[in-house]
Amino acid sequence: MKVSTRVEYGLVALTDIVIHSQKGKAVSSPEIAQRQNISHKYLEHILLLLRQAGFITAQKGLRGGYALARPADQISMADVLNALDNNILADMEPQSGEISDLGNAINECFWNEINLRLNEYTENLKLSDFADRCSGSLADRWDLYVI
Amino acid sequence: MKVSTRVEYGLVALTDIVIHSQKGKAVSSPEIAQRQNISHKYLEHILLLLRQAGFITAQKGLRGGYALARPADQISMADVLNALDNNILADMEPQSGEISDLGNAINECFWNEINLRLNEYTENLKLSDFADRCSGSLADRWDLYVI
DNA sequence: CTAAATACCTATTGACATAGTAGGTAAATA
DNA sequence: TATTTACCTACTATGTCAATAGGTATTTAG
Repeated sequence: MKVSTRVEYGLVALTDIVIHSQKGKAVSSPEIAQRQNISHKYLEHILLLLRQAGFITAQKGLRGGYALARPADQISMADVLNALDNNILADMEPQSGEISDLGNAINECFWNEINLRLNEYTENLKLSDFADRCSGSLADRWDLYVI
Repeated sequence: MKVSTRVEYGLVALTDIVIHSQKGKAVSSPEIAQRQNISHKYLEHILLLLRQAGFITAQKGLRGGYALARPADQISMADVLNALDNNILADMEPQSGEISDLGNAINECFWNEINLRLNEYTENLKLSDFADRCSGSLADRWDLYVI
C-alpha cells in the first residue's frame, strides 16, 4: 500500500517520542528531525496534527518539546492513522454521486471486508506494542554492526 | 481505504463482463458504460488496462466487445488490483531516498504486516468467488423491490 | 461495397492532494 | 534579556486523478 510521507513521518515521530521520552524531559522537534532525517519545518506540521488529535502535549520555550498525552497502551494505531490521513482506514464511498447496484454490491462485499481487516488489526495494535516491536527490530539491526 | 475510481470502475467493469458474458457473445464497452453508469470514454481507458494485463480479450467491429481471457477462478483479485493500481498492494517503500533506522523498522514490522494481510486476502479471493458474492448481494437487493 | 459499430490511440485539461519551503509570532526558560 | 522552542499563515512545485475530445483502424451486417 502506498503511504504518504505525512503518515510515514508521523508514525516515526510518534514512535521516536515514545522511545526517547524520559521523566520530565520533553522531546523537541529539532531533535526528532535530526535523529530521523526529516525536514524540520515539515515535521512541525505533522506534530501539530498529532497534538491536535490529542496524542501528544507540547511545551514551548527553551527545553520545550513534546510528550505523550496518555499512556502508549491507550493509543491505537487506528487512531493515529486516522489522525494523519482521514481516508486511510475509511469505508469506501462512491466518489461519483451515482453508483450502480453492482458498484454498491462490490463495496459491500469487498471493500468493506478489506476495511474490516485493516481496522481489526490496527485497532488492536497499540502504540506501546508497536514501539516495543520496532525497538526489538532495531536492536536486531544494531547487533549486525556491533558484532 | 480510499480507492480511485479507476480501480472502482475497473472492478465493476470486469465483474459486469463475468456476469453478462454469454457463449460467443462479447460484452461491449457502451453496454457496460450504460449499465454501470460510467463515462464511456473513461471506461475505454480502464478496459485497455485490463486487456493489457491479460484478463480480457477484445474484439473490434460491429458486435465486438470484451470477454474473459481465462476462467474467472484463475484470476485473483490481487492481480486485478495490481493491474489497476501499481501501489495499492505494493510493499512500503521509502519515498525519500534516505530513511532512518527507525523508519526501516516500522516498515518491516508494520506496513509489511499490513500488506501481508491484504495480499493473503486478495490472492485467495478469485474473480469467480467475487462475482458470485456480488451477484448474491444483488439478488438480495432485487428481492427488496420484487416482493 | 458500404455504413455502422466498435476497439484503440494520443493529446489535453481542470481539480486536487502531496510535500515541502518560508517567514514571522508567541511563549517559556536559562 | 537572549535563546530556544512551539505555533501560525501563506505560498509553490509537482504529480496524479478523472475525465474529455477527436481521430484511426478494424470488423461485421446488410
